[in-house]
Amino acid sequence: MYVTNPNDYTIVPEPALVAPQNQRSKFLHSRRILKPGAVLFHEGDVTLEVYEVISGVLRLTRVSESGRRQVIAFGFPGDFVGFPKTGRYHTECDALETTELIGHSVCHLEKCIDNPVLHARLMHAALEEIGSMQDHFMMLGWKSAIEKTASFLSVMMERVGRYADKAGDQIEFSLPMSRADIADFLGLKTETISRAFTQLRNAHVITLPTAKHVVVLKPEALLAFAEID
Amino acid sequence: MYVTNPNDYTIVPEPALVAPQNQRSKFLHSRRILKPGAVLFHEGDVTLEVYEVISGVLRLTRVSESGRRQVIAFGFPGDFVGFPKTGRYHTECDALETTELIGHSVCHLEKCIDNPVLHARLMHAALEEIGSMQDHFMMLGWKSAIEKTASFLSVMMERVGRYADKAGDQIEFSLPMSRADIADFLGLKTETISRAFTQLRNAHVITLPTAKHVVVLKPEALLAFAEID
DNA sequence: CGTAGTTTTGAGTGCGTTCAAGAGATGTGG
DNA sequence: CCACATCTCTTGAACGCACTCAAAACTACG
Repeated sequence: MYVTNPNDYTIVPEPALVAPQNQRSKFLHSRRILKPGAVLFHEGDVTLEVYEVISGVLRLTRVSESGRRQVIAFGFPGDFVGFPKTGRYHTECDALETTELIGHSVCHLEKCIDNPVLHARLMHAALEEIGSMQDHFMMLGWKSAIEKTASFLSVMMERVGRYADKAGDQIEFSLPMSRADIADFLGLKTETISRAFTQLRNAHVITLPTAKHVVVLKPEALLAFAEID
Repeated sequence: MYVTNPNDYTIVPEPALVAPQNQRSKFLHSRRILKPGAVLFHEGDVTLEVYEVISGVLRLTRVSESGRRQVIAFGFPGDFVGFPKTGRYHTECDALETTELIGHSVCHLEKCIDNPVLHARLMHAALEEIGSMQDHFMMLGWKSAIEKTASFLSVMMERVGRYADKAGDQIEFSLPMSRADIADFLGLKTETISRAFTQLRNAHVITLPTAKHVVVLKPEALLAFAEID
C-alpha cells in the first residue's frame, strides 16, 4: 500500500529565469521528482498547478463510495495532468515509478497575457484530452476483453515501444502498471487481463519475458486483435 | 434515416453589434436553428465554430469501421459542443429535435485578446467537459445495466426534469432520444434498456405514460438504483 | 528461507447479448 | 379517415463472455 509522506516528492529549487530561448522558463514554475507510490494530489484538493510529465508514469484514479475503482488515465512523458473542475482536482494522482514533472500555475489556464505560449499549450492539451477520452469511450463501451487488452498494448507499443531487433519487426516495452491497474483502466478484472495476455501469447502475437516486460512479435497481428478503427 | 440538406439549418442574419451589455454579442457569432435530424457537423470536418446550445437537444456520435456506434454525449441547453482535436471535429453531431444554437468562431479558443470573457467561458466549458467525461468512465466501466439506466434517468431528471405535482415529490420529463441512442450511450443494447425500464416500472420507481415520457414517482429510489457515488 | 503480494490457471455461475416474435406507434396514400 | 407499411419498443428463450470463487505458480523482499 502506498503511503504519502513529505519525502515522497522533491521540489527542485530552480530560478525562475533561465535561458530565454526556453519559453516555459520565462515565468514561474516548479520542477518536481516523485518517488514511486508518491501521491501528487488527491481528489477534491484545490488545484494550484497543472502538471506536465517529463519522465516516468503517473496514474489517475477515482474510487466510488462503494469501493469500485476506475483508472481514468496514465500520464506518460508529454502528457498534462490535473485539469481542474470547478477549481479542484477530480481524481487521485500518484506515481507508478520515479517521475519528473513540471508544475505550471493554474493562472496560466485562465490568463494568457503573462505567457501566451504556455496558455496555448495548456488549451491544446485540454482539447487533446477531450479527444482521447472520447476514443476511450469506444473502448469501454463496445470492445471485448481481448480487444480492450490488445488496444491497450497497441497504445503502449506506440507510446513507449522500442525496437527489439535490428530488422525492426519486433517491439518491446515495459509495463509500469499492475494487472489490476490495467483491469481498472479497461473495465475488466485482473483474471480477465491475465487470460487475454495468455491468449495473445498462445497466438504468438506477444511474449512475456517477465510479467511486466512485453515483446510484440507481430505488431500488425496485435492491431488486428485490437480492432483498431 | 436522417438526410442532410441545405434547408436543415437556418443562419439567422444577425448584426454583429447588439446591446453592449451582452458580452457575447460584442463580437461576430452566428445564431442557428436546426431542424430535427439535421446534421450540424461530421466527424473529420474542419472546425470553424464551437457551438453553444440554447434550446433543443444535440446528439454526438462516433461510428467505428466495424459499424459499432457510440453516443459520446447529448448536448442540452447550456452545453458547448464541437471542441476540436487537431483542428477537426472528432464526432458527428445532429439534432434530435428543433435546436437553437450559437456558433462561436474557434479563434476565441486560441486568442483571448478579442473577447476575454468568451474565451474564459470556452475554457471553463472544456474543463467541465473533461470532468463530466471522467464521471462517465465510472459508468461505462463498472455499473450494471440497471445502474447505468437509473444513472442516465437521474441525470435527465436533474437537467430537464419538471415537478409533476404541487407537492413536488414527482418529477417528469420527456426523452428526446430513442432507446437505441440511450443504449449506445451506456454501452448496452436496446433490449437491455427496455428491460431496465420495465424493472424500474415494476418497482414503482417510474411510470411511462408514453415510451418517451417519464414520470419519476420516487426520485430517491431512482438515485438508489443508480448507486450514485 | 519464509512470508506477502502478484500473476496465472481452473471450474462454475450469472448477466447482458443474441435471436426471434409480437405489440405499439408513426406516417403515407387511397 | 382508415388500411397498410415501417419503425420503435417490449417480451421471451437460449447462449456466451466475463465474473466469481478457489487454488497454485511465480516474484519480491525481509
